[in-house]
Amino acid sequence: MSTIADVAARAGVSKATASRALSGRGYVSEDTRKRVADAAGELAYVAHSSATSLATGRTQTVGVIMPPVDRWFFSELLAGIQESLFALDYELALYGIREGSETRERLFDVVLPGRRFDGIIAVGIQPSAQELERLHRSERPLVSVGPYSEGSSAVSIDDIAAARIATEHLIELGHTDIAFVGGSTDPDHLSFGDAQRVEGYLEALAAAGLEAVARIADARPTMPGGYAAAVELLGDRRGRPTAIVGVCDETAIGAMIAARRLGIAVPTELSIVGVDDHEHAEMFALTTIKQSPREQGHEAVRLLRQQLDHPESPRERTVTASSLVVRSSTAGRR
Amino acid sequence: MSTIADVAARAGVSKATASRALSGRGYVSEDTRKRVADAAGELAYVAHSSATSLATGRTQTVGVIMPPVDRWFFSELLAGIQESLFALDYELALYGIREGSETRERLFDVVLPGRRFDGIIAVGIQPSAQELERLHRSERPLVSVGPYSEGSSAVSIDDIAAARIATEHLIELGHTDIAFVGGSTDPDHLSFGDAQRVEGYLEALAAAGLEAVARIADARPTMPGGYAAAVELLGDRRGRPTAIVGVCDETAIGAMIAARRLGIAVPTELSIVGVDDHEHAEMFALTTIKQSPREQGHEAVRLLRQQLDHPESPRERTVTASSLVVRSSTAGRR
DNA sequence: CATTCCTGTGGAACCGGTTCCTTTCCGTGG
DNA sequence: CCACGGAAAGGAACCGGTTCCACAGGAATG
Repeated sequence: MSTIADVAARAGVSKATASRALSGRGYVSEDTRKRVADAAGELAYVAHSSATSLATGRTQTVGVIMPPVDRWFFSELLAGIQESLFALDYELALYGIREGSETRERLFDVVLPGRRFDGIIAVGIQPSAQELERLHRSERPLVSVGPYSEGSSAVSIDDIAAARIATEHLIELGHTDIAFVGGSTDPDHLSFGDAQRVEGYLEALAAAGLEAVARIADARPTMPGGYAAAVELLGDRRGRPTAIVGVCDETAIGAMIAARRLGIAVPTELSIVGVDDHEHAEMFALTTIKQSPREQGHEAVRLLRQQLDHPESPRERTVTASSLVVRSSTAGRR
Repeated sequence: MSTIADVAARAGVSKATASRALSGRGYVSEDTRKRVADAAGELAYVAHSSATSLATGRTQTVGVIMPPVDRWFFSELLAGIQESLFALDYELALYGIREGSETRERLFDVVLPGRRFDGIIAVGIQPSAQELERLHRSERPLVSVGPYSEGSSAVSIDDIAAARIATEHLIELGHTDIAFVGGSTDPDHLSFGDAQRVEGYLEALAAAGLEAVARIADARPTMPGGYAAAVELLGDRRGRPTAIVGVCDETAIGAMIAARRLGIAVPTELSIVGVDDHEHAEMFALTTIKQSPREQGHEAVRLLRQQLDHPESPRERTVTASSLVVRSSTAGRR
C-alpha cells in the first residue's frame, strides 16, 4: 500500500505539493499536477481514510439510526438514503435500535463522541432531552425522519393528515361504522408516526360527528398483525364494521386477506383503506394514501448536506405530501 | 472534546501511561490506572476513532455489501449481522449494490483500498477474478454469504438441496405435473442462489424420471412476481399443473393468492410449496423449506471474526441445514 | 527602479492516538 | 555488597495525511 510520500517521491515533489495537487486546493502548476496524478495512478494510490479524517476532522461518513428494516417503509427509506449518500461520496454507518435501550445508550455514550461520522440521520426515534443535549454538544448535525425535535432538521409525513384523508374518504362513501386496525393500548409499543395516524383517524371521525363509534383494534404494523386483528374484529357478523382503516398497508392487506377467508366480499361488504402505498398495494387493488419513503430518504440526505456544508443555515422541516390513491378496495356503503 | 493529553494532564501522568491505563495493555500500577480512569470519566473522554485507527491500523468496522434489503431474506440477514457486530463492538458500513456496476467499481477501486474497514461480508455477489485479486491484495478477510469463492470463507444454504427437498415432497404426494415459479431466462436476472434452486428442482424431477414435464415460469422473487406468473400459469384450466414450487416464499404466496382469485382451491386442487420460511408463511399455512437468514448473519460474523483474530486460520465454509416444514398448502394428488 | 502582489513550492507542525525504547526504582538471589 | 530482573513511567517516534508559514521568483503597479 503506497502513501502520499511515495507518490511525492515518485513525482519528485514534496508531500505538501502532492497533497495539494491531488486535492485541487492551493496553488499547483498544471505541469506538476499532472506529474503527481500520473505517479498516483501508477502506484494505485488511495488516501488512507483514517489519516484524512484525523487531519481534516471530517469522516465522510453519515450515521443512520434506524429500527429493523423488516418493514417496507424502512427498507425503502434506507434505499433512498443509501442512493443519495452514495452519490455524494459519503459512507453509511448503520445502527439498529431495538427495544432494549442498551443499544441506544452505547450509541449516545460511545459511538457519537467517537467522532466516527459527520452527521446523523435518525429514523423514527425521538431523542430524549438528555440525548438531544449530547447531540448538540457533539456539534454534529442531525436530521430526523418522522418525529420532529426542536433544533434539528426533520423530514416527515403528515401522519395525522394521512390517516384523516383515509378516514374521510370512507366517510364520504357513506360509511359510519369505521374501525381502525393497528393501534395499541401500550404507547411504548406504538411508533411515533403510528400514534399520529390514530389521531388523524379520530380527528376525521370527530369532524363528522362520529367520535362515538370509534373503534381501535390493537395490531402490530404487519400483515399477520392485521390479519389476526381483523379475524377477531370481523368474526362477529352483526357487530362488524363496514369499513376499516389500516395503520399501514401491511396491516390493511392482512385485514383484506382475513376478510376473504371469512367470506366477506371486499369492497361490497367491507371497504378497506391503508396508508403508505406499499409495493404490494397495487396487486391487492388497495385504496391507500401514497407516501414515498424513498424520496424521504433523498430529502433527509439533502437536509443533512445542507447543514454539513453550511453549519449556520437554519434548520428546516420538510413535510412531504400524501395523496389518496383510489383502487378497488373501497366502495359506497350499501 | 477532550483528548488523551487532557486526561493524562488531569491524572498527572504522561500520554503513554494514560494510553496504557485505558487500554489495559502494558504495565500500569493499580493506583495510576484508577486515577486515569477517574480523569477520563470526569472529562467524558472518548478516544477519537480516526486517531486510533491510524495508530493501530484497525478500524473496528466491517463493510457489508448487500443487494437492496427489500426482500425478507436480506433484511433478516442484515439484522443478524447487525446484532453480532454490535455485540463485538464493531461498526457496520453498509454498501448497496444495484444493477449498474458503477457502484461495484467504486467499491473495489476506492472504498476497499481506503482501508475503511477491517473485513468484509459480501452477500449474494460473486466477485470476479479481478475483484478477488484486489481483495486478496488488500489483505482484508472476506466472508461471502451465498456464493462460494475460492480462498474465502462462506456461509450458504444448500439451495440445490432446498429446492430438491421441496420438489421431492410434492413427488411423494403423487404429483407429476409440477411447475417451478421464479426462474428467469436471463441468467443476469437470476441471483446465484435462485439459479441453484432451479437446479435442485430439475434434479428432483430427473431423479423421478419426470424431467420431461419440467416447467419453469419466469417471475421476480416477489409476491407480485409470483402472482403474475401464476395467473398466467393457472389460467389454462386443462393444461395447468397440480403443484407449484416457488423460488421463495414470497413467490409462492403470490401464487397462492392468484390461485384463490382464480377459484382454485389450495391444497385440494393445487399444492404449493415455497422456500425460506418467511415470516408470513405461517399465516398462509404455506408448506416450505426453513432457512434462518438471521442465524446465517450471526454465522457470517463468527467466520469473519475468526479470520480477524487469527489471520492464518483456514477458510471455512458453513452450509446451514434446511428442513421441510409441512403446513396446509400441500396435499396428495386427487 | 522599488514596492507590492501573486504563483509555486518545500519544511515543519499538527491531528490524537499507540508503542518502542530508555530510565528509574526496588526487591531478590548469588 | 553487587548484579540482575521486572515493574512503572516518561520521552519520542510514528501512523498518513493536511495546512500554515516562509521563501523564491516573476509580473504588475506606482
